[in-house]
Amino acid sequence: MSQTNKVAAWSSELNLICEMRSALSHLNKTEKKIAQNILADPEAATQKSIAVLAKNSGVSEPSVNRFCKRFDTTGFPDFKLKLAKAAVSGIWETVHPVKPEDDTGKYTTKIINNTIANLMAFKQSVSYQQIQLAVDALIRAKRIFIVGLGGSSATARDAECKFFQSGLSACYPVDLIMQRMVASNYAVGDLYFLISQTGETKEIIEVAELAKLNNAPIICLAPEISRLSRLSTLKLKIGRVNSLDRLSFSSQATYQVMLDILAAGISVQKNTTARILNKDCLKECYKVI
Amino acid sequence: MSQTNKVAAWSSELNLICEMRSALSHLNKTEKKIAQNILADPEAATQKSIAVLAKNSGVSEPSVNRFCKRFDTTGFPDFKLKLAKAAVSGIWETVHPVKPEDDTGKYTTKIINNTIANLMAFKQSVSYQQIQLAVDALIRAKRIFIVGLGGSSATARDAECKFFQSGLSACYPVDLIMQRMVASNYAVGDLYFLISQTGETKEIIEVAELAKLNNAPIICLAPEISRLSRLSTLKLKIGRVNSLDRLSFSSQATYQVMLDILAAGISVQKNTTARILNKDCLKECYKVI
DNA sequence: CTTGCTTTGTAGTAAAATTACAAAAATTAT
DNA sequence: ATAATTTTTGTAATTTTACTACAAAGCAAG
Repeated sequence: MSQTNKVAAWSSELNLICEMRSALSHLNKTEKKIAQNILADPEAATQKSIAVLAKNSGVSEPSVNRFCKRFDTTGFPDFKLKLAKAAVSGIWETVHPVKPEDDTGKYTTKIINNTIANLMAFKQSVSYQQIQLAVDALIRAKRIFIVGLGGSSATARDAECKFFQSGLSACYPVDLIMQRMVASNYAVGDLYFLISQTGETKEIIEVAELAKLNNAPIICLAPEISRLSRLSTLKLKIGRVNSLDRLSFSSQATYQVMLDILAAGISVQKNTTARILNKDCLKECYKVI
Repeated sequence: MSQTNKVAAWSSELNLICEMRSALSHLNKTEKKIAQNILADPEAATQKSIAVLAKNSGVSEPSVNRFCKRFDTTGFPDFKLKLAKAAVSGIWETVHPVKPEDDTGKYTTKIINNTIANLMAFKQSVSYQQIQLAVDALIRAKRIFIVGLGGSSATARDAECKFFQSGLSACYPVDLIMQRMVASNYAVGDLYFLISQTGETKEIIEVAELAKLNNAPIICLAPEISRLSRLSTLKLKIGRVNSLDRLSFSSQATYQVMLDILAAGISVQKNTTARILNKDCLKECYKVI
């Protein structure tokens, strides 16, 4: 019983096939037999009865039934239903990285699927509270300075456009000297929005440190565990499905979606009743977590 | 019996929900009751037993069973399975506009879902051949000039980074005068890569026209039906689910994924046997379609 | 109005899934 | 090492669910 509850904790809103795969290592002998049998051909499994599936897996029917219930389903039919849903999207294939021998169709679908999978993981891991706080802070800021280097420079530019379109005063200084200037000349009401895929690039850390000297509020779009993240006031973390090589997919699309969300939040909030922020909210917003 | 066969002809590999909807007018009284009951909430229908569904629809159980079989299914459970699949893809078809009264959680999930929907549509509509041709052209080009304005400037910058990382000579001239200069000083081996969300912006059309004067190859990333598209040698069209307001989602993420795909294609192709392009392929690549 | 055809429902049947319980395996304590 | 306890797995019975055969009702044509 205790085990059952513990196992149930794996389940979530994520794709059932992904769940099964990630749970695979935690499963015992009987459960593993069932899981492998299903994963070998999920589509086919949806057509089988519990008796057939049990026989194929070399276990008893109730074992299959118990297996299903551990994955947050009411029973075998419900499990099959969720399995069918998961199988239809074809997203579980994402684990396969792009290989040199892939043809155009292969790598194209792989990259799209990887990106979708990443977005789904993002949907799961995203913190509404953080977004809310970021939106509040962005709206409240008199000036927003955005910095992103290398691959993130495009994202930074994108942020500038989107924030600007939402009616905010956003600026993305292009060169490094300007970035440093901006960071060291903090004035009350300024907000720094720093973007990095690694969160470890020397130059952006420098910018963050300069801003920090003035106790300036910093929002970062970076991996949760990184130096940049540690230096920031508010962290917009982005979960990743799997660490794949750069070829197989880029996390930038997810970053961009985060910017879309912030832009939407800003517009929504500005158009509705002008939210009056109380001190506690602001303190929460600007405090180093 | 004859009726049964005739009705069976409606069925196809298409979405079951679409089938039901289009069949609605051809259905008789009892069938219509069932169909309407299911269509009212397909997702919910997948959770019901045949008894519940029959009762809710005000018909008998065998009627429901017969109804299912008319839609090319082996019976009720199979029908539910296919319905569940259809309902999943249904999520992708229906885009959810962001509304002013949405709270953080609502607009966040909506935007992510919309973006996923767009990517799914993209996956279906994407032409591998076009990608192949684009990759070939990009690899072959001596210099690649990328132009994007406004919201697409970030995408242009992204393209510059990605192509460069793949070992190509890519350049994104930032200001308009530079862009015009670049476009009018075409040399053999140059390639123009133009990005626009609308495909109608005056300034980018101008760039395209300047390039066209020199018979320069132009790849565009723009809506299929647009002036820019018409001026281009090779069109990388991106399908959209639905035209939504700017707030609800941006198509930029999809554009970025397209760039990821091209970058992957370039890397894959360069690392494997150096593909020797024959004249026909090039002609195909550069000819105005 | 009646004959033949189609459609719908009732009742019984078959199949599938679930539960209760007992046997087996594994773990812990003595 | 072995007995006791816990956990896991399977057997058998029960319940639920779906399906089939057949009969009744509705409808159209003669």
